[in-house]
Amino acid sequence: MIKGGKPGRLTLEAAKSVLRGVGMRCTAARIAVIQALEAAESPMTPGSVVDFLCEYGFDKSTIYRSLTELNEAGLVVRLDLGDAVRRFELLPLENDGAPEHPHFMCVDCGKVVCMSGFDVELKGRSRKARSPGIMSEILVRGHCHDCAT
Amino acid sequence: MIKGGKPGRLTLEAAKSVLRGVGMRCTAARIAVIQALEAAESPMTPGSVVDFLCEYGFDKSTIYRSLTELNEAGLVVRLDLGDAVRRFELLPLENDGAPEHPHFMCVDCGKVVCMSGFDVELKGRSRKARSPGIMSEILVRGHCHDCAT
DNA sequence: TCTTATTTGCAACTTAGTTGCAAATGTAGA
DNA sequence: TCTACATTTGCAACTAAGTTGCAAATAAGA
Ligand SMILES: [Mn+2]
Ligand SMILES: [Mn+2]
Ligand SMILES: [Zn+2]
Ligand SMILES: [Zn+2]
Repeated sequence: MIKGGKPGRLTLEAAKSVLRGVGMRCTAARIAVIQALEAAESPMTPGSVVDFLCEYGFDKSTIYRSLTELNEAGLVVRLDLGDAVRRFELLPLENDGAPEHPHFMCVDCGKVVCMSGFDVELKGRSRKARSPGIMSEILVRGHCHDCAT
Repeated sequence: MIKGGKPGRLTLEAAKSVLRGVGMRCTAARIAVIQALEAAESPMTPGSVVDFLCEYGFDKSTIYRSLTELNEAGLVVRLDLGDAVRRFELLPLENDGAPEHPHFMCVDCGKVVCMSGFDVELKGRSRKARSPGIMSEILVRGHCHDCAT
């Protein structure tokens, strides 16, 4: 069990059952990664997960591998928020309710905010404007309230 | 002058006058970078510019520096399209008309499309949903028509 | 042409992320 | 509970993108 960050509502047993649910072995590293992501306020960069968990003796390569595997298993989304750094976010576990949502990233301070309350609509300016594909993820960049002059 | 890519409507003299217009010296490297970006169908990664121009004897560090300088001078936008790779796009030169536009990136093939014809609207689901800041750039990710099953 | 500040090429460096492999460990079955 | 085996881990070495310091080259103005 690991300290720091948000209270951390995810018990050890809950983490284990989530892993078993997708047919993955319950290892200390994976549990630690899940708990770290869960305790975080916003999506974490691999670097921040590594920095955090290396303190506890986990190896960098193990953490990268865990993040990738958890992502492949569908437990974690990998966000590409556009500062040339990936971020990982734990998906809602029990309740499938929380919908996909856009993310906002401040170009000044780098803060990432989940825009859970928003839908995005693309409107063609002309009649014949045709969407280039099926959209699945939206990122909004800009200046957060703190950084706006 | 450099071959390959799109026809390339930007003459040598035009490139030079653009550089002078922002008070930058006209060097072979900068002209080559501008022409490469101009000839490209869609925003280029630094890597692709480097690969392309190194063939002509330019040094990697020079190209990175040129891209950064052209960006700082406001001639080139640096897009963070979310595959942990930056991309550079030449801004419309004479006519200031072409508006900022969203970009679409296919998560399968990596293709980037400029969604010049689109506006994006964020709609709060609830009354009290408040935007986290002032949005300035939009990225849509998804599956392009070619890659959609 | 001359002068000087700017820019370039080079090579060395940094840093994030990846990989191969032997040792450690989780899990299913006896 | 113990065993056997496939999976996972730590380590160290590696890769690749991007950066940096510096002496040589060069653009631009006088
Ligand atoms: Mn989110
Ligand atoms: Mn564009
Ligand atoms: Zn901010
Ligand atoms: Zn595609």
